Amino acid sequence: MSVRTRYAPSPTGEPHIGNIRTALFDWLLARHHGGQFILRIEDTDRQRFTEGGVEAQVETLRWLGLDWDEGPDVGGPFAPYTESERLDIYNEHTERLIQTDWAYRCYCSRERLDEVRKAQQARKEPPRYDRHCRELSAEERAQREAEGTKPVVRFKTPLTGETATRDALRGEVTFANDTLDDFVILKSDGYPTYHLAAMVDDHLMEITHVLRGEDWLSSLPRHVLIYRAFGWEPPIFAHVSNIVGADRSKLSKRHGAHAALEYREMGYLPEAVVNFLALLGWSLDDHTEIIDRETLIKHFDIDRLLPNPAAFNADKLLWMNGMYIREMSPEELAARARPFLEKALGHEVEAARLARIVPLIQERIKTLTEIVEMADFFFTEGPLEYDAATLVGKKFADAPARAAEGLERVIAASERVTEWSHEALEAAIRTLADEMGVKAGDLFGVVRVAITGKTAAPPLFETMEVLGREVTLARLREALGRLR
RNA sequence: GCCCCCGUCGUCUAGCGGCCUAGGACGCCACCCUUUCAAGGUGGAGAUCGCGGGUUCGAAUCCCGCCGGGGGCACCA
Repeated sequence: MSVRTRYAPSPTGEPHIGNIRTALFDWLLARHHGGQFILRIEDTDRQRFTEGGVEAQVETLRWLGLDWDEGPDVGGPFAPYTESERLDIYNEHTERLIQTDWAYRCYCSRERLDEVRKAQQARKEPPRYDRHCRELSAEERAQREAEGTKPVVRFKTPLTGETATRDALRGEVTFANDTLDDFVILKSDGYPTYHLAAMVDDHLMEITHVLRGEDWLSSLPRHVLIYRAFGWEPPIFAHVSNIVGADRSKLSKRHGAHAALEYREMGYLPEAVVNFLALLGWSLDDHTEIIDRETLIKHFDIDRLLPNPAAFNADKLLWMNGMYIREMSPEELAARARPFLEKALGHEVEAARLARIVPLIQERIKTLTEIVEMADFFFTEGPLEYDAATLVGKKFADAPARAAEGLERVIAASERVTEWSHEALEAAIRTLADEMGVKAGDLFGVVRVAITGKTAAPPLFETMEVLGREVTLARLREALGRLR
């Protein structure tokens, strides 16, 4: 039998990095076994539905290259894949549970429910439904119906015994049934709750492995009970831990837990994000860190998944992104970084020029956006922004006249260079430093600020070469003017 | 309050009874390379394996208890 997994988000906002890691594991498991990965939209909460929520999910999966075989957009043998379009299916299944005495209609008002809960909490009892409507007589039920009360349907949880089942990461887990209450499976608005909808869909869609967030673990017995009530064989459940913040609590906005797509905006590469996320709770062996998609697929399996929560290590992600940037061909880096540069500059950049710049900055950036601060001076017109003190630098702080002299002679030497190449420029300026009796590096520092406006920049002579004779000389003269 | 899960360097992890005086990675520090910044190379600091009991010739690895952390307890998913 083919392995079938699913990612079933509810469209309540942008998926954050933790949700996506779970989706990644589901995807990897399916791909590893040559099975199917299904996208299902769980939009059964009309209150929390947000505009664009589905698109955000789809966009994120696409960016990361997590492709699905069946879903709302591509269809499939078990369509529809959007729960709000499957209401008749849930109704039918709810009816079945009522017929078999596994469920009942409950007419309790929210007010009554609140009171019951409050009273229980005051008595320091666990808050749960008191099963008031569990054994309603036919007359009572008829009366409530006549009053026009819209009922919910609750699952009839066994009063005694325990429900034991297996979690692929944690082994046997057991829950006493009397700690469970009669949970709602169909809301009064006719929509199902997650408990019913997800189980019915997982079964109907022939899902074999459910990898989901750890927060579902305490609901596991309910889900197993539902499967048993229908007489179905449950899938393999694996509850993946949550990603936690630096304070070890569930990752949330206050940790700067970003929506997955924000990483795209920050200049992270999808392959780096995938690699990084895969290593949060899973490992290939005791030493491999950089793992490409194919290798991930080849080796991924749930037996190496860890049950304990992992903290998000932003430093490591940044390092990893840098690794991927350096391993890329310069052509590809140019293509990928280009939009970031053009957005910041506000105009298009010439491909040929960018192609000459990229090799100079490739090992100096860790995110795509960093190309902007690293290379913007290649594109600025007119005078650069820096102050005279930076230009003079520490080396010439007490002898600014020497710096000026150096600049003057660099200008003269550059004018004399016949072939505008970094080799010729370096030879000329090194000789000059010798003649002046100053350290080459000290002189280079002044030139660097003059032509880039920065103290940290790409290699000096390659930079001059790319900048060209005209711009280089103009900037050197401009700098000299500021010194005088 | 009740239920469930988790517990190896700051962080991600390897480890599945002897190979562990606990390995790798990020970060940190030092040195080398070097025109700056990076990248790269080398080395270093950093974990009494949460604590306490067992079992065993031998435990990070198995068992029990405790402590700590987290999650859940909705007509939300």
